[in-house]
Amino acid sequence: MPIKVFNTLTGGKEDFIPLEKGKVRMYVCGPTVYDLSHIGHARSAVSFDVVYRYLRYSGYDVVYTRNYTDIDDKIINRANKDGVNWKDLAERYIEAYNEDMAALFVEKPTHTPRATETIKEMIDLIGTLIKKGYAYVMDGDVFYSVRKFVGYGKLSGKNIEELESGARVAVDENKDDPLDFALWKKSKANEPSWESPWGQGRPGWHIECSAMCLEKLGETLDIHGGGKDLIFPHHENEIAQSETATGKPFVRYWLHNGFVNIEKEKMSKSLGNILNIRDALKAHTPESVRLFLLSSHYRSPIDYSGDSLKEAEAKAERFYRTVERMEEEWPEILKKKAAAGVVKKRMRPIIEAMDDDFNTAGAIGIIFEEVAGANRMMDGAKKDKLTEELPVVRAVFKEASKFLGVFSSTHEEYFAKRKKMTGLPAKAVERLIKEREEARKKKDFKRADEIRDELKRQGIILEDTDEGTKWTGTSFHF
RNA sequence: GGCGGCGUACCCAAGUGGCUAAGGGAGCAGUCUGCAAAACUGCCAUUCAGCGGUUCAAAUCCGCUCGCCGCCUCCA
Repeated sequence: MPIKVFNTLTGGKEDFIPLEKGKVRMYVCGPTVYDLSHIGHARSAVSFDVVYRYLRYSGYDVVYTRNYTDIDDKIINRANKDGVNWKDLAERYIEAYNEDMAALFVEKPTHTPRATETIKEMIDLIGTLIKKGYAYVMDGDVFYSVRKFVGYGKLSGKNIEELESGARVAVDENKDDPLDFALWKKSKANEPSWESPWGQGRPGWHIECSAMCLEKLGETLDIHGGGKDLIFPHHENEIAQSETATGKPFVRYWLHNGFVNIEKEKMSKSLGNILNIRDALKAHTPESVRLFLLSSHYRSPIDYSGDSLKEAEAKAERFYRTVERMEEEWPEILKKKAAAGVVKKRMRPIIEAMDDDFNTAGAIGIIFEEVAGANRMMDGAKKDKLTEELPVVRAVFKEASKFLGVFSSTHEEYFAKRKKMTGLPAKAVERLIKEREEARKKKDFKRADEIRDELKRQGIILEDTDEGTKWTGTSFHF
C-alpha cells in the first residue's frame, strides 16, 4: 500500500510515488533568523520531521534539506535596531533555532544550507532567467516577469487578472508590472551586499529556495513543504523561477501545514501574542508540546491554550506512567523479545493511519488503546498473558516513537523534567515527604494531609505506593 | 470581491460510503487506599451545524442555508 499525501497542487490526496524508486528528495522552507522561533515554526518543523522520519521508516532513502534565510530586510533592520552585526545576529538565532528543535526532538535534516552560502548559485539562476527573457534589470534591481510564466497561479489557485485588481499600489515602483517580484535587490549604502553582473546587491527572498533546491536536490523534488501561508506568493514564485530555469516540473508533491492559533487568535506582531518555543518549554515538557502538535492532523489549524497543553501533558503523563509501571512491575518479562511478526501485525493500524497523509492523531489514538490494554493486563496480572503480550506492547511503543518522535524518552527522563517544573526544589520536597511519612506512621493523618495539600499548592502531586511515596510535578501555566 | 478550509459529546480530536462513531481531558459511580493519587471497571454522541437529495446503505457523496476561519501584503 502506497503512502497517500495531500498535494496542494491538485487539492487532493494522491499516492506518493517518488521520481526515483526508493529515494525521496524533500525540501522545507526554514526560518528567517532574526528573532527567536515561535510555536508556529515548531509546528512546521515537527510536522515535516514526522514526514522525514516516517518516509525513512517506510524504507525510503530520504535527502531532506531545510534552509536558513540568513539575509533579509528583517535581519538587516533588526541588526540596525540592536546595533549588532547582521551576520552575528543571524548566527545567534540559527543557534537558538537548533537548540529549540533539539528540545522538541526534531532531527537534523540531511542538509541545512544558509542563503548566504548559495549566493553564487542564485546569481547564476537569475542570469539564466534573464537570458531566457523572463527577468529584467531595472537600475540595479532584477525582477521576474510574472505574466510571462504561463502556469503562474497553479499552486494557489489564483489568476493573474484577479491578483492585479487586488494588488496594492506599491510606492516607488520600479517594476514593469505590479505583480513582478524581486530576484535581486540593489543594496543601499551600509547594507550587506554581494557583487553581481547588475551591481552590488543582495538576493530576493524567493530565489534562495529555488537555488538551494537546485543545488542540494536537483531539478525536480518529490516533496516541498512549508506553512500554508507560504503557498502564495512564496511557493508560487519558486515554481515560476525554477520551472522557467530548468524547463522541468519543480515539485511533485506540495505539502503545507496549518497554523497554530493562540487562545483562538492568530499569532501576530500586532496582537503581541507571539509565543516563543522557549517560553512554551518553560511551562510544559517538550514531550507534551510535541504531543500537542501531533494530536491534530498537520493540515488543520490548532489552538494553543492553557487547557490544550494541560491535556497534552495529561496524555504524556498517562503514557509514561504506564511505561514506568511496565518496567517496574514486570522487568523480567520486558526483557523478552517480542516476535517480529506479532509486532508487525499490531503496528498495522498505526501504519495505516500514518500512510493516510501522516495521520499522527489517529496513530496516537491507537497507541492509547494499547496503553489501556497494557494497564488492564497488569491489573489482571495473569502471568501467561503478560509474558506473551507485554513485550509486544513495549515493542509497539518503541516502533511508533521512531517516527512520531514522541514517547521516545525514558520514564525517568520524563518525570525528571516534570519534577523540575514545580515551585520547590527536589530536596525540599523529599524532606516534606519524609516528614509526612513519619506522621503517617504515627497515624497523624491530619498533619500528613496538611503536607500533601501544601505540596499540591506548589504543583506537586503525591502518590503512596507499596514501595513508598512517589511524587511528580504538574506543569505551571501562564 | 476572488480562492481555499472547517463545523463530530461539556472540551480537544480521529474517522470521508457498510462491523457497536477511535483516543485524550473533564464529570459521575464503583474496586483499591487511613484519606488521596495512579490504575482498572461502569456511565457519559441512536448520532456527526441545519434542511433537502443520490444510494440497498452517508458523519462520509451532491445541492442549498447558517456559523466560524485562513490566504489574496512580510509571515510557519
